[in-house]
Amino acid sequence: MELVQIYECLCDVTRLRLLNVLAQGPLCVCHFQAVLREPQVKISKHLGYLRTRGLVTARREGNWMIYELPAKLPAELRTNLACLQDCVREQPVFQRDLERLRKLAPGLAENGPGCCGPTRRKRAGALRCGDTPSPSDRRKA
Amino acid sequence: MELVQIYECLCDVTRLRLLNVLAQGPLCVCHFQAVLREPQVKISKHLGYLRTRGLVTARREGNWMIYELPAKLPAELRTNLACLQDCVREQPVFQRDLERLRKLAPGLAENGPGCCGPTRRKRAGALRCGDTPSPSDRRKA
DNA sequence: GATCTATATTCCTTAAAGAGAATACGAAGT
DNA sequence: ACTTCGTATTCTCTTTAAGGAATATAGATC
Repeated sequence: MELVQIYECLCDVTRLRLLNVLAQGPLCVCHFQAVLREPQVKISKHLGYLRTRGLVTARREGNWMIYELPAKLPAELRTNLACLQDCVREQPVFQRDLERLRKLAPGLAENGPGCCGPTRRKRAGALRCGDTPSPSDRRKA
Repeated sequence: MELVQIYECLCDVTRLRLLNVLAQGPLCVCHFQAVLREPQVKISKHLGYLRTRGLVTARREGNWMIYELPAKLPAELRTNLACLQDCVREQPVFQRDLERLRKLAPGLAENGPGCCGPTRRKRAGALRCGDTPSPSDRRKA
């Protein structure tokens, strides 16, 4: 992986926020939506961008796509992500993201990174992500 | 300075090379040309890019423009430049630049960062940079 | 098999950046 | 004054990216 490509991935705020959150662990798209409070297209596109460049990996889990940092990071990427963490320590936007993530987190620990986790299927009323209103919900409002 | 802007500055190889060289000390444009072996427009434009974003400062010295890293760097920039240094340690392109810089360096130590240094004016035959042929030279060839 | 949910892709518009050729500018030197 | 030298700017072209709206797809549920 070229160094420049890493920096290209880092030169967009949304992607920085995604990576910052990802440093805490795997997550599904709709959780990213909830944490960053950005529209689905935006999240999805930027995750795709990161994915094609190898900064994140993705796997399917039911309806959900779980994104995470690759197990073994190339040295340069590792260094730069550490550097990012460092730089972001004082930046409100990024810290707010982490706070919102933490509020989501209790569920995550038990249920995994999926929107409601793999066990979710067994629970009634927990089928929808609910973090963002669907188009039909929006029409009702 | 926004973090993203730093990364925007870092997402071009030429600029990475410039910064890598600049980490060794101030330098004039024609020395950059010699070290990077890139055309003048390219060097000048990228230095301009870095300058408008505050990553480097410039001062005039006779005909020469001396570029250097600002005395007191913002924390994020400092961290990222250190990180860059680290990442680049094993990369041939960047190391070759530093070698070529070192070959130029003896003159630099005594004469300063200008193409032939401030004292140059007093020496005969040392008025031209000579690292890159001028258009008229090229016509002759 | 129709429907719903989470996510991806396509299409469009707009903006920015990179490269190179040519030209302009400012400071010396003659 | 004119030239020369080092450097910056302008112009043009091509590529890339970002955002949003709309639409497509894949898996799960009924």
